[in-house]
Amino acid sequence: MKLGEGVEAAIHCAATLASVEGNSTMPGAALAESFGLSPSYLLKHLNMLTAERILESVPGPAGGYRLARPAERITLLDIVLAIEGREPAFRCGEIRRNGPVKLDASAYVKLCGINAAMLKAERAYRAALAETRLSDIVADYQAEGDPRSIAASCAFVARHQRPQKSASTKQV
Amino acid sequence: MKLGEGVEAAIHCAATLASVEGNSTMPGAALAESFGLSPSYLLKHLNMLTAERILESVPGPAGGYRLARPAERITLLDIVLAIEGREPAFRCGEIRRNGPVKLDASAYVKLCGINAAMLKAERAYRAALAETRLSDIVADYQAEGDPRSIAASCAFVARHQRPQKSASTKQV
DNA sequence: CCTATTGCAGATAAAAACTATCCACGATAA
DNA sequence: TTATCGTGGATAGTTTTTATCTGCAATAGG
Ligand code: FES
Ligand code: FES
Repeated sequence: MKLGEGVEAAIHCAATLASVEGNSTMPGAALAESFGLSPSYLLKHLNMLTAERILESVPGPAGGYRLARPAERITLLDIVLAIEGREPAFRCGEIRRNGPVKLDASAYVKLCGINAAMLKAERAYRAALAETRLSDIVADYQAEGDPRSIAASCAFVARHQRPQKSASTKQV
Repeated sequence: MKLGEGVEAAIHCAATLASVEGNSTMPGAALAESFGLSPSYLLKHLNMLTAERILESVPGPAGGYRLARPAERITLLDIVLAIEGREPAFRCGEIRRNGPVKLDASAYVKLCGINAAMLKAERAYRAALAETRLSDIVADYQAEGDPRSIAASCAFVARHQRPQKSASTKQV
């Protein structure tokens, strides 16, 4: 059981984007630099977030990424599922049917108890992720993070965020 | 996030072994046949269970595997950790330190909030697995499984289990 | 219109993990 | 003594993950 390291990158990027003002954007290259990641590869992950309507992208110079909705309505589960896919970690191969004794398919209508138990555990996992919002992560960091780190983050965001002229003129 | 398919095999095998009587054993080849699995590869997984003291192995003819302790004291978490390893699924690479702004190590004494949230979710996952015992799986199967399937399983166990002469003469 | 910047899609490939097989060995029941 | 079984290591095929590169479309600014 392993999560790709793209998950860590995606959540950190989303948290960073939560700090940009209004409808401004931040280029993917800046996000990659912010965490010392490979720009080319990070774009793959940002793209998955865009495909799942967690981020929005703006092309052209002065373009980049921003959150598609307020950080209060983005959970860690949203991000993890966008990156890792929606399929459960435990995938039942129905090996109970593969034995030497061949039974009719009607003997397997009920879900295998092992499968059920594993899926139940996974529901607990997802529930825990679903109750943590991106805004909680950011608020916690602002409240308890190291002051030097916070200052550096704010400076980085201020330096790389780019205001958009068109669009909805979201309130700050 | 994905679990190896060995987990499904390992739990099914453990559940089968929970049905052998007393201190009898069942050969790995029989377990592999019981689920249509590759014998060579299944042995690798059974070995991991043995290494974690979940199974016991008996060499020689009439040898095989049996549970190392009663099914009431084996949880799904025990088996999953034995197969997948004890490390958490989310492994923080401390990418927060890799940005262009270099800060002293003292700025990172506090656990990253993202890491904390992911680990909390994983604790929920493990807790759910820990509260399901192997005996629960077996009892549920005996109570609600398809009668034909149960009969086939019992016949298979009866045909392949092998009584041991020495050892503790556990009560049935 | 022209150019520079940015996101996007696809091909490609290196690296790691997972799956699977085989064989030589030691243990042991019969 | 022999046949059966688990153990450990070596090996290899397959899949997944990670990473890079290229060409293309969109667009702000001049
Ligand atoms: S057959 Fe897949 S978990 Fe039982
Ligand atoms: S640095 Fe690893 S989760 Fe934040």
